[in-house]
Amino acid sequence: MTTALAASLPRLARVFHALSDETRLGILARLTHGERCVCELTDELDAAQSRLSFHLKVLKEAGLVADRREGRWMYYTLNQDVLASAGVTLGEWPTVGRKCC
Amino acid sequence: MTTALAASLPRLARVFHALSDETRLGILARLTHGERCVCELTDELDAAQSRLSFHLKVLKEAGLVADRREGRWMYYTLNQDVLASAGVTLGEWPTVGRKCC
DNA sequence: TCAACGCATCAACAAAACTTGTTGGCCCGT
DNA sequence: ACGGGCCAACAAGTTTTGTTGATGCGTTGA
Repeated sequence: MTTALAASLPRLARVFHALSDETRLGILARLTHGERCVCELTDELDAAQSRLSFHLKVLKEAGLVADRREGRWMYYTLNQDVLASAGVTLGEWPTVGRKCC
Repeated sequence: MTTALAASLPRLARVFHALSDETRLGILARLTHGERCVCELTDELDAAQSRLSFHLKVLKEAGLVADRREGRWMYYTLNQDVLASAGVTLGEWPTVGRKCC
């Protein structure tokens, strides 16, 4: 194995690990349809806020999402570049209605 | 989220989990160049046999590899279909020399 | 200024994953 | 039949992950 690949393995493993949880995949599925704030995700995914906060942190540290503050809301968006660089193409995930905020 | 996606989430999560470990990525990197027996992998990856056996089991249960017995050797091969169905394309991993068997 | 909201973070616990050493089954050569 | 090589599976111990409830900080609106 070349050093180039060896060097990229930790990053690859981190990205795949971020994708290895159903809750996080659910989050990403929502984000494929655009920006979401945490309160929307807690509502749509019916999950506790601290739980989502934890998973969003994992996704952020893997580079899969970016966040943006607006007033008291934190908005999260998908980072397709990192997904693509890991060779991952998120499938055709259908549109999901937004219920909140 | 549609039921179709919801139903595929566990399988997707399993595949990504199988990809979330450096040792397993190392194994897959070897297998992109063709069939390998466990003894070759232990040699190339400098890992204990029981450790590889464990990781190969994870990969197998996720459907990412298939095994074939030949005499006392077990040969493992990559299953690109499952990778593709998860939207994953393994990058251009350079050829690695074989040292063993 | 104060109460309510949105969110991150922490502590504590439970559960799952990984490593290492060991055991035993299968297969081969003698 | 017997010894040895290849491998899966098990057990025990450690580390990592995920969940839940509590706490705290910054923001907003009254």
